[in-house]
Amino acid sequence: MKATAHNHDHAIRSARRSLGSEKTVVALAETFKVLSDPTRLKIVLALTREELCVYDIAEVLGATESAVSHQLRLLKTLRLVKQRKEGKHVFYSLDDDHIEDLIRIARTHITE
Amino acid sequence: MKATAHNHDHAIRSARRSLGSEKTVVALAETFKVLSDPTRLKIVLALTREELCVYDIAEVLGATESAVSHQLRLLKTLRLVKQRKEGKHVFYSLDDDHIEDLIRIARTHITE
DNA sequence: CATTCATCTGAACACTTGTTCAAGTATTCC
DNA sequence: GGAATACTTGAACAAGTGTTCAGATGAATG
Repeated sequence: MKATAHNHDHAIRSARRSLGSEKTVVALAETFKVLSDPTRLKIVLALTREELCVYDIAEVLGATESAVSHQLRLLKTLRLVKQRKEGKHVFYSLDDDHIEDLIRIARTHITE
Repeated sequence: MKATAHNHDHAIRSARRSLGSEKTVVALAETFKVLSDPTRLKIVLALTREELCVYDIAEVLGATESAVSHQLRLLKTLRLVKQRKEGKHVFYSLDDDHIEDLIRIARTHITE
């Protein structure tokens, strides 16, 4: 006789339903991943008030323009930021309002 | 005479205020990072309905119990999950309601 | 008390990632 | 056109990450 009557089959079937498609999970993970690097996260935070050019972002972060440009490309690919050219400058701004919500909720998590 | 009257100094000062402390940024990045791995994200998704033991989680994900155990430790360290021992089994469950909100919002981002 | 079950752990490995450096494009100014 | 500015790109490198494997732990069972 078992002390604990734990039904593996039921639990497993139930959990499997919560998972959703592999494709969705990977896309979700990618979204979190793009915000998981301090440099990229700082870029997003810096852009919450107003659009900035690459030089400004690099200055704010204390990073090279090259490093910032590499990360901006990634952020653009995942639709977190969009760009606007004006003469020699390229201005970047946030492309999706949901991102700020994500950061706000994550903040409440870390402060418990 | 400049064609574009872009004030670097003002933009930089403004953006710097949005950044917050280095400590907070790193903690935020860590929170996103823990959800950025498909295996860990699946574990969290699997636990949204009910608590599960390590064997069940491994079965649902199609991963080894060892791999799952390693990731559970990380999830526990960052307070995403908590554990409850019952005989030989260790049952894991979500430790923070905010995580589900985080996933929900990220979902709206990827579906645009 | 030896065995089995459920989970954990550490080391090793292949793989990924972010930065740097140097060179490239594109635009403006003289 | 030539020089300067603003940004981008690709290759290379060091550092970090997730999995596997083998072995260890702890609790229940006979």
